[in-house]
Amino acid sequence: MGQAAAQTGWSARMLRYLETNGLVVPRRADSGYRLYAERELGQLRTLRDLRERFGVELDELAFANRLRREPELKAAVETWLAASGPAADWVDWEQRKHERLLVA
Amino acid sequence: MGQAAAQTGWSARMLRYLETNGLVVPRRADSGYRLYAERELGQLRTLRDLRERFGVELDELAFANRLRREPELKAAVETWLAASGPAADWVDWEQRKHERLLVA
DNA sequence: CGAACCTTGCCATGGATGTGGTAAGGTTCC
DNA sequence: GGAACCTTACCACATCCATGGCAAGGTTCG
Repeated sequence: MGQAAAQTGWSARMLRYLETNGLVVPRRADSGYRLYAERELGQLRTLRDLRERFGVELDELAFANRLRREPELKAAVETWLAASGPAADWVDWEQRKHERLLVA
Repeated sequence: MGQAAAQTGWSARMLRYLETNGLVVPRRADSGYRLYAERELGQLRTLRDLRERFGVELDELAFANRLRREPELKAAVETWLAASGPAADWVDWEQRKHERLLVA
């Protein structure tokens, strides 16, 4: 039941959203009701953590996944990171993101 | 001059945008004009490539950077990826992204 | 001087994301 | 049967990103 799932800190609405994006996909009862087992509950908590503590967005997770399975991409990104400066500038980007989150 | 830089496929507008985000930061002449050296031109081409071939967005690059310098984050993400299913669902996400790009 | 660049703003847009709401309708269980 | 759940399918919204455009003003150079 989504109600027990909502006890992980997500709204029922969000659970459906996460499912449509393939992030946390629960089994279904014959009636169509979603059944969240421990596995999914764990995923939900992990995901919540990732967002709260690091401000990770869904597309960023998808990207992390790509990095693992697309060596070409990974290489290109590494090249880029190596070539770009002292990375001090990146802090700005991250800081702004964190500020946004702190407001919320 | 931005004109030579625009020959890397970016509009002058975008060059300023990239600069404000710390992605490609050219030196400045005394007059304030931007001076793109080979270094920056290379970065611009690499960046262009990343976007064309892989649809990488700027925030995703920032994220890749974070992964390298925040071990905690990296660990959390790894945990997540390991715990989430066969990753077949992620394909959807990526496919949609690719579709978007192909249209453009 | 004047043309052709450049500079920094600021406003505007299209599309995506993350959320919430609501409506119309099944399921569970007392 | 009726309350309290659940389901899908929309509509809506604020925010952000990536771009473009325009205005007002410096710089370079013939």
